[in-house]
Amino acid sequence: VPHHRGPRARARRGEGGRLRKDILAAAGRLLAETGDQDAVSIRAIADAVGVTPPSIYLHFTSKDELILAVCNERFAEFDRRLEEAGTRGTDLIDSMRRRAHAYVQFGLENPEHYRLLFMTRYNLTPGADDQADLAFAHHVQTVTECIEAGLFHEGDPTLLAISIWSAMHGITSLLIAQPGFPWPDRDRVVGSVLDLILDGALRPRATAQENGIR
Amino acid sequence: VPHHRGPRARARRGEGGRLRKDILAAAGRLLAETGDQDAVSIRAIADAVGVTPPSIYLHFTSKDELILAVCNERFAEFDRRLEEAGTRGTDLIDSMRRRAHAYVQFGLENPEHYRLLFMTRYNLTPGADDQADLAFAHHVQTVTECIEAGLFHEGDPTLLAISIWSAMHGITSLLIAQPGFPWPDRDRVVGSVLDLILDGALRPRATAQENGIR
DNA sequence: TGTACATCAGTGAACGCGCGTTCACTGATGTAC
DNA sequence: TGTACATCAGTGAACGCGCGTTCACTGATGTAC
Repeated sequence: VPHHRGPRARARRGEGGRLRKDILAAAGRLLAETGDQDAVSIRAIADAVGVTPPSIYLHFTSKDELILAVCNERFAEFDRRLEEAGTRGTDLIDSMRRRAHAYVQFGLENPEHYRLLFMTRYNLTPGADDQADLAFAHHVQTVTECIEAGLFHEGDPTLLAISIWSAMHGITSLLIAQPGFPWPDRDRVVGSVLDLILDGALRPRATAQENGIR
Repeated sequence: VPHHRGPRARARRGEGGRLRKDILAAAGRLLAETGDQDAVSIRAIADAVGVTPPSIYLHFTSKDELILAVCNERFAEFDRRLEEAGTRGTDLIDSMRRRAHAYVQFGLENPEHYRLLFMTRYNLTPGADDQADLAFAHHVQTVTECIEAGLFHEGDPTLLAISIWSAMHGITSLLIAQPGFPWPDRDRVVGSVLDLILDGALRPRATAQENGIR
């Protein structure tokens, strides 16, 4: 991994915190490029920032703490994207759909970040990541609104939120983890999963559909 | 990692293949205990079998080949379990449900094997794992039967199979990867996902359900 | 304005470790005559 | 039955590597007087 900026200029007195931000950015970028946390070393991060490895320890007490900080940052970005997609919806169901598509899109655009956030057990301690909790709370909120508006079946909003999450996570993570699988067109696959799950969640239409079992 | 059998008795002439089986078994066991492939070393496997590291190379050309062989074995077991569960079903839908439950159960009982098979990109080359392909073919077959019997909506069986797979994989992998999440009761969660996805897949009942949108 | 000193961001070298893999070898097992 | 020899399962020591982390240090920046 080459130096990207050459040896770095020393920070002025009191500006030590600037390096912290640069370390986070470099760690995030390297994670995106080269896979999981084990594949990204303290040394590579230091090198990318243009600093020696021990300098990292002036800002983070351990590699684990650094990785957790990166996750927090990425979860904030993840949440921001979904919220933004949701506000563009024309009604509740449309918002739900847009959030779901934004979810999958985030995963496919940032597969290694997605892998880190959702496919490894980096956060072994509950509540270690505030941003993750916030993102889930927003999802439950969206589902709750759909139920309260009578669009989704009655039922435990948390359970329904988890079920929708499962389906979206399922297709996203399979597309990421099984690149060798003979996938049909990605958009069709994602659309199919979303339709299936929403068909299950939506209340039956007022207009009765008559379909006998053959 | 302690020797489990002490130094091993040398195989007789022509019985060299016995060690191969023992290596596979030990590798499978260690993977189940301690996580992903990177966490299990050639040295640990050799030690568990009671042999020195170079001996491994008498039977596998590299660590990757060894891991792939373990995956193949585990996929065969996975498929066997689902097929077995399916045959116990009283009708097509019941078989589908039983297969789905067996799927989740396999994952939760063998989280590290599941992680290896479905959550890492060990199999970068398409068609590298015959057993995996077979298991998927069986799944598509089950879905196809449900469609042909008029129980599921018409549609591309492969797409529907992938969608159902996504939901089952979603909940299984989230339960494995996010142990710190405040999950409700596992059976309720799994049941909820399965109900949702099957509600989406099943044809509407002949008896029309009248439900206005509030 | 000048100088002694405290601060602190960052360095350089080293620590001990475990890894996958290679290579020349050993020594028990079986075979040919 | 005895002996020289081929076979081959497995060994012991070493290779070069990259890792996270520690520790005594340097030297530019700012401050007190």
